[in-house]
Amino acid sequence: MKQTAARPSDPKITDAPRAQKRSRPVQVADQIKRWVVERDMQKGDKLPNEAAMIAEFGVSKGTVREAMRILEAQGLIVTKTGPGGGSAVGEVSKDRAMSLLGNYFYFKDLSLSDIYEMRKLVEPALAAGLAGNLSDETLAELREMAHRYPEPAQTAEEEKQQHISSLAFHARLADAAGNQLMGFLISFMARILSDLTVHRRLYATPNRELWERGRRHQIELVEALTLGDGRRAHAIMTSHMEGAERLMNAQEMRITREFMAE
Amino acid sequence: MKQTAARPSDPKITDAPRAQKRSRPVQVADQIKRWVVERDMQKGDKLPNEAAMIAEFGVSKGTVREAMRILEAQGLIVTKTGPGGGSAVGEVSKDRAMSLLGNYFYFKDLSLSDIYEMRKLVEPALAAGLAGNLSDETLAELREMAHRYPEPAQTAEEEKQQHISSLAFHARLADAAGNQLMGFLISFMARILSDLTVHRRLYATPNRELWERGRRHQIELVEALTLGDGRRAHAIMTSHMEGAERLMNAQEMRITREFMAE
DNA sequence: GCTCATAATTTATCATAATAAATTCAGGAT
DNA sequence: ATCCTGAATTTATTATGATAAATTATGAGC
Repeated sequence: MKQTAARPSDPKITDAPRAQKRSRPVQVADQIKRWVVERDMQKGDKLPNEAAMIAEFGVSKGTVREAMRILEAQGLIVTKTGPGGGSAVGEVSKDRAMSLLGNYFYFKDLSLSDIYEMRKLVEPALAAGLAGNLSDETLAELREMAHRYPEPAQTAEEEKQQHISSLAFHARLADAAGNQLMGFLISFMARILSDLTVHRRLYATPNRELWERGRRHQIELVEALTLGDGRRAHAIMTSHMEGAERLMNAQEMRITREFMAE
Repeated sequence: MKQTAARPSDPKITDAPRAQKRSRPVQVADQIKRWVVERDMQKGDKLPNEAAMIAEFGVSKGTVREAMRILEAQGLIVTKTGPGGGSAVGEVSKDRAMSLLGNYFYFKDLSLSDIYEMRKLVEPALAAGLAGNLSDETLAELREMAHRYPEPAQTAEEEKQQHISSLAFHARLADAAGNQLMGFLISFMARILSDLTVHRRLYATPNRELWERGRRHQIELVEALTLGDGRRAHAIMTSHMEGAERLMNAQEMRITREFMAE
């Protein structure tokens, strides 16, 4: 039965009362989405090839291609050439999702304090929830990350590396979260902060004390996580976030206005 | 000077070391994005028309169209026909952003408890931050929303309407947030919960007491917000979230596995 | 000055053909 | 038998041109 297909003649009637002027590629893309949902298709499952879709939907090649690009841009399909190729369902990757969400905030100029308000709320909760629930491998990994860079940075470039490394620590923690929503949010914030450009004030010396405290926090945090001390993990993370925020403010950092590279 | 343009001959060299096998439409789309950033283009600003882009990038019409579809799918441009038409930069709408992010979680089957863990953390913080900072209009609007539906629902359909209405209350609150990131997150969660299908257990009677408490919470919350009592707003919202979670669990709700209709 | 038909402009869709990329598979060398 | 090479095949990719649809601008008529 299908869905009476998208007859080129009157697509409005076929397509519910809503949406009068959606382009055909969009209609085709939507229909494919519905198709995927109805059949409960999973990550690798293959869609009909180009020729089959042209026949199925009764549209031209160009229209089908545009539809595929739409789905591809959203990260929902991947396409390959060659025998056995064609389009297949693909999970939206975290990177892709972050990039697409980043496009939204591009126009919203998010402030650092917005991000830190959020981090101070969520990161401690994550840490508390993770205490006692991490595998030995993960803990070892975190311990290694925390111990990297035993000395404060000498150059701006070095400082940026340390900054990114520190954020990678948080992203790693986020990946271990049972709560996918929380994990994504934290990774996203880490990503935004990683894209920052360091703008140290000329007269400001690198704040060695703040840096040292931050490093110590990470080490103590891993300890608390290992021991399963949720309350302590929460407290350390709270303190850590406050320190990180001060460090950023001291260096007058600004959020880079750019689209995230997928 | 432009960027030496994407010469059809060797796009790899022009396009940095990374990315060897990105399709031409994707390359064109990326270049347009860069263009927008470099020129700091704003919401209504117009892009060159199809013909100009064909000339500019030295690619075919089909390639340009596919590139436009990619950008359109991401919500970055809007396109119109006719004189004065063409493509223009367009802010990514909140709905679009939610829909795109929803695609990511489609494959992740988020649980209700994940969402409520997050809500319990963030919604009270939002409420506290909003206390005393809302305009009279917004407060009036919220008050109206809180007073709608003075009686418990009789039918499942009615109940669903009340559920959605209640979530709209939270979304409205989120819109008023100074923190865009927090506002988006809360709207997003409300959206997911709105898409739920009500699955009441057959033997379960609608829990009148829980419903009544929820309604009272909203009214008291608006009061606290009006008076600027942040601590009280925080407390009420915490309690409200706990109640809402219990209500959902009591009705055995499940998250609908579908793509959000943007 | 207003209305309405018409023209001009721009994207949207379609159709067709040629090109490029990836995979499979047959055949030959070792 | 196994490994390599290269042709055949499948599939997407790019290109071109023609026609349709939508929108705005123009101007004639009143």
